Amino acid sequence: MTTFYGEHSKVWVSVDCIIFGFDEGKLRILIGKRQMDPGRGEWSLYGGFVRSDESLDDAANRVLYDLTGLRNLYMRQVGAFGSVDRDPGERVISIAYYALINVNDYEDRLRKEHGVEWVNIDDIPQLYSDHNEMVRKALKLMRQKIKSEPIGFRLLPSLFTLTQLQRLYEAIHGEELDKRNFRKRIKEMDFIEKTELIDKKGSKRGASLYRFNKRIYNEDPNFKL
Amino acid sequence: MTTFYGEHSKVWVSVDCIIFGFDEGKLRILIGKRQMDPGRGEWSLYGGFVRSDESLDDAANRVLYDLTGLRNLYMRQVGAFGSVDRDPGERVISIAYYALINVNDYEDRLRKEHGVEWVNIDDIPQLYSDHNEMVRKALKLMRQKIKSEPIGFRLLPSLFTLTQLQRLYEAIHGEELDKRNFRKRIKEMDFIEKTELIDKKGSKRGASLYRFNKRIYNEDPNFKL
DNA sequence: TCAAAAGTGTTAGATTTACACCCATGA
DNA sequence: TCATGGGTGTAAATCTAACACTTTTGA
Repeated sequence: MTTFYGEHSKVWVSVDCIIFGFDEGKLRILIGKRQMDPGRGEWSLYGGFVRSDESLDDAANRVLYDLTGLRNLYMRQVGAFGSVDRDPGERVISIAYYALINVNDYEDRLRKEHGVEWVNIDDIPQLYSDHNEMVRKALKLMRQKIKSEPIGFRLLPSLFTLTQLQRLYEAIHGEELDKRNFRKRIKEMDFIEKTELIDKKGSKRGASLYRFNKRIYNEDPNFKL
Repeated sequence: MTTFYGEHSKVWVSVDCIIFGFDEGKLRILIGKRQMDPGRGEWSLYGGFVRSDESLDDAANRVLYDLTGLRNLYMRQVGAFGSVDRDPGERVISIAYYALINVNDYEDRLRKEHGVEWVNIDDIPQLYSDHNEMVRKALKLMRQKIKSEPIGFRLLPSLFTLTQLQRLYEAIHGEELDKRNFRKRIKEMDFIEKTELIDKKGSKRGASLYRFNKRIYNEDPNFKL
C-alpha cells in the first residue's frame, strides 16, 4: 500500500445523529445517557465511529439502523465539528446528521434497550461535548429545509389529518398558524391527497385522512409552507 | 496518553476551499493544476491537511492565508465529503469551506506563485476527485446565504457603485434584475451608505460611490435582496 | 345538550413586478 | 452631437394576513 500522506497525522472520525420525531404535539429528539468513557453518564446524541470501509453517509445509516432498526430514513448532513478539544479523550472530529422518523415505526423495546428517550426540543438538557451545538444547527437546517421540501411527512404516519399536519408545522416552527390559511395552501398542493378514510380517534366528528403522494409530487414539485 | 478508541481506525482529514471572487462582471473561483500525486496535473481546489493542533476552521483559515495572504476572510463550512474511494491514494475525508474575497486584495504575484486561476463559475472544468460536487454545494449555500445576509460586500471594494452591486447580484443568481426595483430596495437599507465620492471610471457622467456600514447594519439588520 | 374538533370564504393591506424617459459627460 | 451609463416614480397584479361561524357526534 502506497502512503502518499504519511507526514500528516490521522484522526478518529465519528458520526452523531440528531433524530427528530413528532409525538404528542411536540417535536422531539432522541438522546441517552452516555454509556462509555469519557463522559459516561452525560446526556448525549447517539453516534459511532466511521469504519474504514464505509462512507460518512453509510456510517450514519448504520448508526441509525443500529439504534432504530429502520432503513431508508430521511437523513441530511449537518456538518463537521472539529474543535481540537471537543472530545475529552482524544482528537476526534465528528460529522453530525439529522434524521426524521415516524415515532410509531420505532419499537419501544429497541428504544429502551439502547436507553434513549424522546426529549422535547425546548427541554434539551446540557449534552456531552458540542452536541448542543449540533442540535441547534440541525434544527436550523431542518426548519429551513422543510420550507422548500415536503419532508414533514417523514415525521407522520402515512395517513394523517390536516390538524395533525398543522400541529406538526406549528411544533417545528414554534408558532401557531391560521387554520383557514393553512388549509387553503394545502388544497393547492395536489400531492397531498384526501382519502376516503376518516380518523375517529382525534375528534368526535371525525376528520378526513390525507396522504402524501410522492409520484404526483415528483411530477410537479411545487411546495411552499 | 490514554487511548479510548484504539480499536477503531483513524483517517486523514483535509480541508478544501472554494474561493469566490467577482471580476469583470462574472463570479469566479480559484482553481489550479494539482502539483502532487495522486491526481497530479488535474484541475483542483486548493486545500491542505488538518493538523493535530488546529480545529477545522483553523485549518481552513491557514490554507486560505497560505494561498491569498489574507486573514479574516468571510468563510463558511460547506460540509464533509467522505466516500471511501474519493481520494485515489488513501482514505481521506475532506471538509469543504467557501470563502469570499475582493479580487483587488489578492496580489497577482501570490496567485501566480501558487499557480491558481480565476475561473468563471459557468466554465468550471472537470476537477479532481469530488471537487465539482463541493463547488456545486458551496455555490448553492452561498446563493442561499446571500439572500438573508449582506455578505456580497466581501466580494466588492469597500467603495462601489450601485451598478456594480447590481451586477454582482446578477452574476451570483444568474439572472438580470430590474434597475429601478433594485435601487428602490437598496434605498430602504440604511446600512448601504451613499458617500460624497463619485466614480468616474465606469461612466462618463460618473456614479455615486456607496459603502456598507457594518455598525448601522448591526443595529438594524434588515436585509433582503 | 353541550363540549370539542372539523370544516369553510372574503376582504384589506402589503409586497412585488413591470415599465420609459431625462441627465450628464467624454469622445 | 451622440453614445453611454446614471438616475428616477407609478400603477396593476399578486400574495399574505386577519378574521367567525356552522357542522357533527360522543359523552
